[in-house]
Amino acid sequence: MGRSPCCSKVGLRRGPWSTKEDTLLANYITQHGEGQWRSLPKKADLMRCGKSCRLRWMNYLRPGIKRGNISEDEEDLIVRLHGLLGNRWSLIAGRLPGRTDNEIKNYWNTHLLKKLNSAAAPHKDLPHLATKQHKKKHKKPTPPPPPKTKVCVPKPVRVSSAFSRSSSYDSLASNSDAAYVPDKEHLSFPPVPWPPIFELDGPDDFLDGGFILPVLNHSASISSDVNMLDQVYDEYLQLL
DNA sequence: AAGTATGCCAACCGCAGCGAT
DNA sequence: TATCGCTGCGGTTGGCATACT
Repeated sequence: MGRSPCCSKVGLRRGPWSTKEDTLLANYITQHGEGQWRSLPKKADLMRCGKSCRLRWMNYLRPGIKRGNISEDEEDLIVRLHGLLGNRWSLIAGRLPGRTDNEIKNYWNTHLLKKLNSAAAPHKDLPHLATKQHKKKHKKPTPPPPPKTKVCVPKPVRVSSAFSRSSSYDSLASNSDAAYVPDKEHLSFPPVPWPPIFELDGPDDFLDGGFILPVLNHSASISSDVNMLDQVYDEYLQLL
């Protein structure tokens, strides 16, 4: 709905940013603040689309951005959060100060998938996490594809809450005497009582997106998703 | 040394959500 | 209620760098 024409507009620059463009963008945002991405390029005298400006700012120019050298702690956190959240890179990035969703996504795809693959390699029964490689560039005469393997990685989802943005965890929890059941027409999953009751039989139950997503779907906002994940994860650790 | 394969990451694409009208 | 416009997000691609043969 209402998709912007973006970079397809004739005359707009694409591709790598020059130092001059970076400076123009950074200066403009420093003076006027973030937002208004649509009109920003014109005001900042940039021949870029707003989307491109926003991306460049968010992933590269923004103050406090850490680049490279992802520590073991950060890596561990990424793996854990990915187990909980799936491919919700912005949420994961939110837990790693100075890291961007793009960087974490790239790091996951280039480093961690490989690591996890090799860790799983001795177990031939385990599903192989397929790294998407440059399909087009590295075309070889490929044999017929093997039967598809089911991969137990949480499905990337956009979480749309059944609650309005103005709903809060507290307000919902205060109604917990009577199990809260949202409008069933909006649900793509079986309704569960509010607050959710966690029944964990083992790691698979916790790490599989099938368990955690219904929980996420019941929260009122991303921040409460994350707060709840802290609680869930603590409970999970106690079970081990 | 040359050609090819792979790694890596910045940037783009297109969809979905949401507020405004 | 329907539509528009903006923004944010995740998936994907392009292209340079490096490793390998």
